[in-house]
Amino acid sequence: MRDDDHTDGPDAAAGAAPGEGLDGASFDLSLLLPFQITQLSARLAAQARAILARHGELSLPQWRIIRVVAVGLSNRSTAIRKSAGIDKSQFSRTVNAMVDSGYVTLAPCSEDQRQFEIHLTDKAIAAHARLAPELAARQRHLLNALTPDQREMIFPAIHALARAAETIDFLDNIPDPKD
Amino acid sequence: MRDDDHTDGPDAAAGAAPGEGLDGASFDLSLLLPFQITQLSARLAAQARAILARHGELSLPQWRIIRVVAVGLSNRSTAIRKSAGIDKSQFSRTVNAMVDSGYVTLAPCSEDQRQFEIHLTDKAIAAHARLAPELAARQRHLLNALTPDQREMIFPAIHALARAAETIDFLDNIPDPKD
DNA sequence: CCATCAAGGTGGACATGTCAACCTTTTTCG
DNA sequence: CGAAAAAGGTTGACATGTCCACCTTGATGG
Repeated sequence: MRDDDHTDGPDAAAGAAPGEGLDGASFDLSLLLPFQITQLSARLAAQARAILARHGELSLPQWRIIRVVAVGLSNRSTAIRKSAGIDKSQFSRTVNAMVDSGYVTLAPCSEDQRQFEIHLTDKAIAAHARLAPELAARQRHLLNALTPDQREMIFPAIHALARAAETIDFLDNIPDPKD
Repeated sequence: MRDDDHTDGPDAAAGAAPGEGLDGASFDLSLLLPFQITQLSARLAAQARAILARHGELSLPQWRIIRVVAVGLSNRSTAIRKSAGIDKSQFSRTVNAMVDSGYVTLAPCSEDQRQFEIHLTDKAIAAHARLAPELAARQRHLLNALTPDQREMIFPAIHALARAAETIDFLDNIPDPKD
């Protein structure tokens, strides 16, 4: 504990039964969907970093970009950025770091002067060749941990949740008291 | 594009058919489980921040801690930290920030001098009272976006994936070439 | 009892992610 | 056409998350 503060009262306000908190009945954090997904996401990221670390210095965002390009979706900066689901800002810094470390080269984009083309160097192609099989094995490992039923509905469920996460319109019935 | 670099060759190495990338067939990012979950997690966090921002200055990690305490699970620092799933370091800084901004008070822990007790102030209790109903509505909104089948298997699936994300033992068959 | 080791908290350093301001290029539309 | 709006990239600032070294306290085993 930091060497100060800690004033007085515990159970100061709100007449809640001791041991039950402010919510009526017992509360189970494991039923909080966003919380569980956040925790899962963090674990998956740690697992991915562990795999990347076995083969080199690629960071997770760097790998995500290399993967999109390697897969041949596009060489246009914006298309790559959107496929990788990375913020403009982070994308700019990550790509330029990869140029400096020799993973990619850039070329002007003829059709749109604002964008540029990204091309993998041999170094990136070699890294992709080493990493892709391991990450594919991991994907199989993860899907194997699910029952067939779960495998079948996991992607639709993720997609449905992603759409539901886009708005806060459901609060229109519960307006902000400050308004 | 940064005003330098961009050397020569596109399709430099690896005999891949143009337009298909280094993987044989067409590759679908939407089937990459960790990627989809990471994207979903980011959207959920953004949604949560939008809700928190309607009612005050609480950050997402601050809210996670307050929620654990409000729910009455424990007042002991370590128990709270582990329930909230937050790193030691971040927990320390977040709690001390909440002390400074008057959301919690600390008290020495008699049974274990290394830990401390965390108690909510009226300010935190009021914030919890305002936010908890909205976040509960959001939870319902998210679950409503799922079919009954999906609702039933989403938590077990998350749990199974979380366990599968704990190891990289599945790579034992594909040892690191550098070893 | 004492020596060790584990557990807990703090702080520094850094990686990752988000937001906003800004400038350039492209697109839209009057 | 030309002005305004939109899209794209860069940068700074900051929030969040992770890792590590360190110190103190507690638990373990001789």
